[in-house]
Formats: sequence, C-alpha cells, structure tokens
Amino acid sequence: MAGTRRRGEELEATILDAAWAEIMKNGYPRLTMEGVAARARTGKQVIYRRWPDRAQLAIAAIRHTLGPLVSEVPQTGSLREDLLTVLRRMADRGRQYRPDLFYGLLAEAPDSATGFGTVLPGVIREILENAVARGELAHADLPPRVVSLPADLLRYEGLRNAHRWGQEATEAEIEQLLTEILDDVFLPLVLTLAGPGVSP
Amino acid sequence: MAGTRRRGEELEATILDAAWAEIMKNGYPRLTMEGVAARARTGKQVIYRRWPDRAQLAIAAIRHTLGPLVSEVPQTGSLREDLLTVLRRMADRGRQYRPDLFYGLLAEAPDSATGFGTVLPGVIREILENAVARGELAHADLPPRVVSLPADLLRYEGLRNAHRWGQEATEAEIEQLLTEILDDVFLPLVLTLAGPGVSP
DNA sequence: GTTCTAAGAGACGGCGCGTCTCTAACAGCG
DNA sequence: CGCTGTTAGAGACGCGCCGTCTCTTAGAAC
Repeated sequence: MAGTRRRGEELEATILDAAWAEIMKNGYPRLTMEGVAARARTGKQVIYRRWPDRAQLAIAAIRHTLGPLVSEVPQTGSLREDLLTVLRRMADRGRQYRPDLFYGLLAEAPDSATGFGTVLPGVIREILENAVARGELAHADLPPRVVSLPADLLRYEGLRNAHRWGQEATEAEIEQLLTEILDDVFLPLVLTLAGPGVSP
Repeated sequence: MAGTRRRGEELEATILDAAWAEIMKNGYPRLTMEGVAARARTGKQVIYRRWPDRAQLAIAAIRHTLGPLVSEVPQTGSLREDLLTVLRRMADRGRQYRPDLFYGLLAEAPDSATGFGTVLPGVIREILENAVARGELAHADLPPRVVSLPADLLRYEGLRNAHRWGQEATEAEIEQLLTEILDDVFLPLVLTLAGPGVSP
C-alpha cells in the first residue's frame, strides 16, 4: 500500500489528469498547485520540478487530454464543405474548454499561448489548393491575412463569447456563426479574388 | 495638515489615478488593492466601498483616464480614408494599454469587458452610409458580421499581439496591418457586395 | 548489496485577500 | 454655533496560496 510510488510517464499523466480535473471543476482562475498536488496525491515539489508555473502546467494538461486539432485535411469534394468541416472541428474543440482558460493563459503566458492558432491557416491553404485542383478556384494566390481570416474570426468570436459558449442551446448558434463567416465574408471574398476566371 | 480629508469626486479621482498608475507600473496581474490604497494614501475600505473588486476598479480607471473612443464620425470625403481614420484612432488607443490589461479583464470580468467593442460597428455603419450618399457605394445593406469585420480583425490582432504592441518600431507595423485589413479584406468584400452598380 | 535519485509529505515566511474595528474630520441640520 | 451622522484614514485579523526548503524512504541503477 504505502509502498507504491509512481514514476515517469505514469506519474506525469496522473498529475496532468489531476490538473485538467481541477480546471474543469474550479476553473482556471482557481487552479492551484496545492489543489493539483492534493488531487494527484503527491507533493508540490514534484510538480514544480516539471513545470515552472500553473500556466505551463495548464498548457501541458491541455495537450495531454486533447490531442492535436486536425489529424488530416478533409476532402469532401467541395470547398465550402471542406472549410465547414475544419471550422466545425475547431469550434467543437473550443467548447471543451472552460471559458476562462484561454483568458488566463493569454494573461499569464502570452508567448506560449500565441502558438495556439498556427495550425489552421496551413490547413486552410491546403483546402484552397485542393479547390484550385478541382477547378473551383482559379488560383490560391491569396494574401496571408485572407487565408487566416476564417480561423481568426472564429477564434475571435470564441474569445469574446467564451463565457457564453459551452452552455446549452449554442449548437445552432455556432452553426449559424460558421455559416456567416463562410457565406457572408470568406467565400464572397475568395470568389472575388480568385473565383473561376479571375487571373492572379 | 492632518486635518485634510478628501471626499467625493476629488477622492474618487485620486483613487482612479492611483489605480491607473499602478497598472502602468506593475501591470494588471500585479494590481493590488493594497497597492492602490497605499499610493492614494487612503484605506482599502474606501476603495471596496466604491468598487467590488479590482476588475471593476480597473475598468473605472480606464474610463477615467481615457475618455470615449470616438467623439465624432470622420468626414474626409473618401470611404477608405474615413475607415482608416477611425481604425487608426482605435489602434492608437490600444497602444495606451499595458498588454495584460485586456486579458485580465476578460478573465475576471467577461461580462463587463464584453461591452467594450460595441461602439465602432455603429460608427462604421455611418461611414458606409455616408459613402452611399456620395455615390461611392450602391447601398449599405450589409450583414452585421461584414460591418463589424474591420473592428473585429483589429481587436483580434490586438489581443493576439498585445504583448508585442506598445513596444517601439510598431508604428509602421500597425499602419501595414490597417492597410491589409482594408485593402486585402474589407474593401474588396464591400465593393463586391455593394459596389457602385450592385443592386441590394 | 550499495548507492543515488526523486517521490511523498509537510513546515515555513511572505503576500494579498476581504472583513472588521477604531478614531476623528467634516457635511448637514437645527 | 453646536449637535449628529456619515465616512475617510489607518491598521489588525484570519485565511489561502505562493514558492522554497527539509526530511524520510521507495525503488531504480549498477
């Protein structure tokens, strides 16, 4: 009983699970090292040995419980459908967080948190190139700001309304948001700049 | 000497000035009620009597030191110039904050902080209507998401890169950002949806 | 078996929280 | 002008968590 000490991966996983549980239970603002240590039945020192502060701990916990955002680029055969798929995936993930988590991380570890939004634009670029290959677009030579537009808008909306997300009844609300981003903004813009028959 | 007690407006102003000074000196994360009380040479109770927590205090301090964002809608005679003026104003203001201020407020008082971005879309709508009156646009019947697009993008960029703003050498960087928002995204989109000769 | 790393547990001083208490300055009222 | 009620100014208080440090001992390495 007393003679069972966890080590390495096992211990690490226990701590990260405990940290995630604490975040989900109390929210990030009330995430305390002492609380995590108690829940994982270990000492604070063991945690401090691995992560310098609660922000890094939280980031590690996120990466540990939720895997990578996109495993592969969707190929539905339609530009709009491809984009919708990937945005939906991002929105779904956004709803797994407690609202205050993002805010706290941005406040306490801006540099580490900045790396979060770097995946999606690359994926979107690929989706656009696939659309070119199918003939849906004339070219994919778009300004970076345009390419990252849908991800930026979605993330911005998530930041602004995070405290309302995650509640019930927002399923349809989010679907509407995605539709607006694509149909009101992104697709009209992309079709203007690179629709079939538009030279680069 | 000892016989001089401040009251009402005077006292309030002193406290808010002190709070702002503390924010600018230590940053929002290290804004403490005790620090503000000490700097304003008053008691904590005096502060708690007026503001329930440091988030509300900070918001009051912001409103006290920086006035309203836009006093009047610009009328330069050109849509692009009007928009640029108002975005520039917003960006300038953004640089007055310490980076972490926004994050902290979003984390601790999301509801109060949400009210922040409600002014600009109204202004932009007016600018668009002026452009219609001059014949630059066919109509101003655009989806709300489109109207708030430039403000959203600018604010998002501010959130993401707040920790880099406020440093030196970003003057040109910001000008470039504004140009991209307008020339790569907003103006092409608006001209597509409501350029001269486009029916509603 | 011996050695050495690190887990588990807790003590420690420090800081800021939010509440409470006390006093005396001063505004309002007669 | 004096009385009264409010509240500024100042500090003490218990609490929770910080980050560091100490100590014992499990168990990996050799």
